[in-house]
Amino acid sequence: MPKETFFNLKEEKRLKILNAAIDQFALKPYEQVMISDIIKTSEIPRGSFYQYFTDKEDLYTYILKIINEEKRKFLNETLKNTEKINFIELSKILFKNGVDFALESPKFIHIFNHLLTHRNQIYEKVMAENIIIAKNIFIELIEKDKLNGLIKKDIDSSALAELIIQLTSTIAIDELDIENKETSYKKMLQKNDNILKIIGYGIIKGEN
Amino acid sequence: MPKETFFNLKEEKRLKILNAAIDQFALKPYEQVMISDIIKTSEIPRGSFYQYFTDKEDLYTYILKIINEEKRKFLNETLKNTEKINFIELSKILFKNGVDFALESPKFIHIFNHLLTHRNQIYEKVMAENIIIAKNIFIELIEKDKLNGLIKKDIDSSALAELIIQLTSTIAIDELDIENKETSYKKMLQKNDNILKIIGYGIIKGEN
DNA sequence: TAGCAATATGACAACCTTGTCATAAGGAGA
DNA sequence: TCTCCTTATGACAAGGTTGTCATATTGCTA
Repeated sequence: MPKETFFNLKEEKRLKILNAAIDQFALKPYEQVMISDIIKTSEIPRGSFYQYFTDKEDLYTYILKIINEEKRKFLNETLKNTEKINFIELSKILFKNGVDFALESPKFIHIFNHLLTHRNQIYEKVMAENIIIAKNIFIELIEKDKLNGLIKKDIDSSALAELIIQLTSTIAIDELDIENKETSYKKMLQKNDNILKIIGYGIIKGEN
Repeated sequence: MPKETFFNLKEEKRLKILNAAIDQFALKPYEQVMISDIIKTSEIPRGSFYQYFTDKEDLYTYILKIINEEKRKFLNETLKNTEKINFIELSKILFKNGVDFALESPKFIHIFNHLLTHRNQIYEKVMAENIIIAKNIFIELIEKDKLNGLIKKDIDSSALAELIIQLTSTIAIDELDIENKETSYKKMLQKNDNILKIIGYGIIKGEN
């Protein structure tokens, strides 16, 4: 967590630093971001940086925390009136939610994407736990759907949960293209539909 | 490509250097491997390294090339007597082949894994092209299977191809555990089966 | 306005890695 | 043995980053 000094700063200055950092982390993976770049863009002297943060990791994990909160808020908004949701519906919603979030906060998605594609100790610390939690929630839903006759009983719940987690976290990213929001958005949703159809009904003809 | 000097070396020395490098690249992602580590382990002076290779990238891409060749050899062996293969069969074979290769050459798989999880310019150079080629081969097979009535016509060939590529390149790795080859092997194959079943027949009950 | 605490500042030491270069050593043929 | 070409060697310059620290500045309170 940043030091108190950072939170005592005037909002304008605080946001300037934060935005400079977000820009950098969206541009390059963690290891490649230099503190020097951040202090240059945010126009603070080197000494001040260490007055606000312990080190680069301190700042980075703080930003990840912000992103996580934003994402959760966003998801809660989407899930507001959907109680008793089943797994397949949830998957659809998660995919779409991911796409919407990506378009609303592209920088956050870039940061997240760098974390996924340049895994480091921080990835392990921050993500590993989240993924286990998500997996367990998914498995529970899958099991419930099996009991309700929605999902085939012989499907491996754990494998399915992992599959969806992997796909929801990567699919959107590949097609993300801020220059062409419209097209990009349609493409991503299309891709999601295609994949969910495969997982839902399989690809082999004439059997079930 | 390494310089001629490197290939003029006595095999013993050449392999010692190569193995030291493979060990390092299996241990850490590209950026974190230091030339200093490699020359220390292989007991050559710093100057010699630059007598053999232009730089770290030169050595690294050479090793990737070797891995690629080994993998291709391995796959060819597997595919020897399987002409007229269909997409679903091919997927199964690719999954299993990946698992077998992982167990036979774990260091290579670690290197490959680092490339996947710490993408850099080299990833783009080396992988991007390969993936496009693979995708096109897959799409062709899928289309053929559609004509032969094996795969549903309304499946998006491109999405399916990407899905399989993504899964074949990541699945095996997670479970790879050299300490417990037996268990690890079974687990990986089991996971492959589970995923292929999902993709083949879908998860939704009572529909097709 | 004096005094105190919080902030700001940037030069700098410490550290690390890369790639080079002048020089030494080896070895094959004349 | 002399010569030429190849290979070996490691000190070192150059370049870059991090975190610190002594000093200055600010702003609030009495």
